[in-house]
Amino acid sequence: MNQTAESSNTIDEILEAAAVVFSEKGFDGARVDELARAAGVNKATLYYQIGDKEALYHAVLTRVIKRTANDIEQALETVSDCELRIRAFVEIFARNTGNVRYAAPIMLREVASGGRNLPESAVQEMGRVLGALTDTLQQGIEQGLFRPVNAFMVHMMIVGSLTLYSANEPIRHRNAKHNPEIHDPSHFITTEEAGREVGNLILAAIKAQPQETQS
Amino acid sequence: MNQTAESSNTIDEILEAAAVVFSEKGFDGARVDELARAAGVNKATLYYQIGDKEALYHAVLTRVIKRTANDIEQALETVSDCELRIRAFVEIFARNTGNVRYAAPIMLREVASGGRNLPESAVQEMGRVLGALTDTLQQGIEQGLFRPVNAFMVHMMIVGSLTLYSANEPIRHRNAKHNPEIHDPSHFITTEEAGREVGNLILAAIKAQPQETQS
Amino acid sequence: MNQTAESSNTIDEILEAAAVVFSEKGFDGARVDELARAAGVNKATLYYQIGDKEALYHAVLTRVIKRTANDIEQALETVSDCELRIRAFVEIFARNTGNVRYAAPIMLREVASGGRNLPESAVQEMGRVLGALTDTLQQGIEQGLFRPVNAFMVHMMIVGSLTLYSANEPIRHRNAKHNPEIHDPSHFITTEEAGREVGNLILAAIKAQPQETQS
Amino acid sequence: MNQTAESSNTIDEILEAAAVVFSEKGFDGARVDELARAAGVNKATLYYQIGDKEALYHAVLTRVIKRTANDIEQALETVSDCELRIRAFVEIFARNTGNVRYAAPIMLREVASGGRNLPESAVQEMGRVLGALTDTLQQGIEQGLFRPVNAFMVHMMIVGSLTLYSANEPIRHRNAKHNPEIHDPSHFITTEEAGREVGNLILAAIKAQPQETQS
DNA sequence: TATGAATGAGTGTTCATTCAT
DNA sequence: GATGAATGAACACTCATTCAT
Repeated sequence: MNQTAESSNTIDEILEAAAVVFSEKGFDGARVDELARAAGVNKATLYYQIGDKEALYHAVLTRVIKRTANDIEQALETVSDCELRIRAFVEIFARNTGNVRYAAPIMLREVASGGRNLPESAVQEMGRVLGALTDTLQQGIEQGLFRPVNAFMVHMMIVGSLTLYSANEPIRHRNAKHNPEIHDPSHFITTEEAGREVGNLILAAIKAQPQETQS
Repeated sequence: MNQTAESSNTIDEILEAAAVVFSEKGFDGARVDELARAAGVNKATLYYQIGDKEALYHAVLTRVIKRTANDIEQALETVSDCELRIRAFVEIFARNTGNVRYAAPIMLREVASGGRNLPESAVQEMGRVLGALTDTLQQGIEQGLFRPVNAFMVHMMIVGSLTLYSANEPIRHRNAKHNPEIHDPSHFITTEEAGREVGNLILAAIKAQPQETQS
Repeated sequence: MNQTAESSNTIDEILEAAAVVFSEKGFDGARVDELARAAGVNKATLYYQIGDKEALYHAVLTRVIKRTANDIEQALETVSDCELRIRAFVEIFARNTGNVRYAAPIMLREVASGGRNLPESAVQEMGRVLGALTDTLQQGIEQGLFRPVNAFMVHMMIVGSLTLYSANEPIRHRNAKHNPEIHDPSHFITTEEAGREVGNLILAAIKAQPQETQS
Repeated sequence: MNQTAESSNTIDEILEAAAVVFSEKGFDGARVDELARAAGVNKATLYYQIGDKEALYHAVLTRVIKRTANDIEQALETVSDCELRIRAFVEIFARNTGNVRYAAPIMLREVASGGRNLPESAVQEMGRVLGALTDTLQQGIEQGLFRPVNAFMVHMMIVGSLTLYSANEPIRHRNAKHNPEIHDPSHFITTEEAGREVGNLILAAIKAQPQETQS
């Protein structure tokens, strides 16, 4: 009966498993055998259901990006205050990046490769995310709440710091293991906590100084 | 006679060429044939001179990181003012990332892979970079110049934003070509200019508000 | 009700479609998917109805050979004059080869493969065809109408020339397209017309010279 | 020293071995592993020296055709009498087909496939063979030695009969083994002897009747 | 009877590495 | 020291066949 639900579930499981493998090994490092094994299906089934390695990667990539874009857009829908919108943006992005373990590595590799495998649709999706932030910043500037800042650079700071922090995790832990004497707890907050830090820093950076009126 | 100089020169040329290829294709995507061709040497010569693919990659990676660490340490040597030190840090990092085209993609991929190929020596090198920033921030905080901030997160914001911005370039240009109607010049500043923006934003974020007359 | 008629019809359609595919691609070049698609049935249905690829090929091959053998035997039944029998033989063979497009390629490939897939029954069938010609020639020789010739070689000449000519068609047309300046209309007669030419040549070759008695 | 001679020898050995395998199995039936094993080289070496399966097949095909064309042209160079030229043509073709075991199956399969893999150069080569015969026939007709015949059909008869006879061999032997009671020695002459038979038959078919005292 | 889905066993091709010179 | 040639071990992908429904 629920053939559709069932099979889209199968495909979804394949994509979920593939996302993990691709995030760990990258496109070229991932083996199709491994992708199939991780998904618990026969290699030929993978080809039958989705197509070749590239098609699988495209599907994974699009899915990751679309999910983040959707979450952010949805979260911002009900918030109108500019500062809260910024906080919401950073919070959702951080939560997504923290929870969906594979998102950050996949995105970093994709950027590193010059977006070689980035389908146009995915770029559009990313544009939605950027647009949400840019619009909010613009609005805040017009309302005199924010200083005039380069919105794109603010975007880079939020996305770059949180993606890097999240993907960094294995290196940080390895480092802590090798150099336990210099263990710094601030290196081991969750990505969500990191999001709050970043949110605070970004707002401190962009908020107009109220004291300007103090004479 | 100057055999040594000559061959170290050759080795340097090989590493430089290999860095470009690795940055474009990643470790798994790069082909040894291609690496040899790019370096203008026979494949077997490459093995004779440097060793296998992994050894070549390690050499490239260490070289990239060491160069950045050296440049930053050197630049900070003569600066003592905390704010100027922050500016110098960001500026040097941005200049390096902007000029050495292959640095950002290589670092992003390395982080994405969980530092799988990061030799301990390289991690130490990165620690030096982080240490330089952390110390400066700590000092500024103690001097009442900076608010108490999470130094590691500030580091992530600087490094993340600039690395991402630099590596982003091909995607930004592709996007501009496909959607010329929404061309935004702020997406196309140089990495050095981006560094200044980031420097300003970071300082705005961390500087203590002098007028807050804490009584 | 007419289940049998219907399914034998279906099987016949499958065999007809498969013959075309096999003639174009050969046994190893044909894909079961393609054979099923060409027949308009599901792949699993094909297995259910006929069996595996080899069984399908056997069925196709036997059918092709049997048809030719039947046609020739039937045509010769009512002809007793030796010369006319030779003409009938060539004519029927040419007509069959010309009309049943897939016959020639299938036979050529089968011969080329050393008859690897030729079932004994099919060989017997071919023996009937050869026998019909051989008997006629023998009879003609005994009647002083034909010179004593190697019957098998005459058979090769008839079958070889017409099969080759028919299967040749795509090459001839391609050649004509690439070298239109040397277009020779004698390369583009129908296989039936070719049969008449071959019939004339063969008879000229084997007929006893009546003038031997002149002197 | 004789690097060239040596390596062209290696390639030649590969081509010779591949010709045998392709003639037995056809393009699709031949396995690259098998081709390499037959040539006594590693599979990767085969790719290094020649290229992929298709390139190998092209090389084999061109070589086979060129050899026959060369032999025939060379043999006809010194013969001017029309009848002798016809005999020479048939004899050389038969000898080639008989000695070079793989030639006939390869050609039959190629024709069967519609010349799908026949490079233009090979078609030209075949044109030379056909041209040699056609010119001789035309000349003989003009000299009143031959009846006006369809030269292309004569060509088909010669080439078709001998190719078929040669490729037929396994089937004939198998048949003889299964039906020893009807063993006919005329089925087991050499291809060269078959060539003489065909030569006689063809000449008998095309020679003008001298006694027809055309007044 | 019919079929979408699944799969074990290949299949052509590539690759990092080594060797002979 | 340098290089054309060689190769074992993968690798992405396909195919004939079967299975569950």
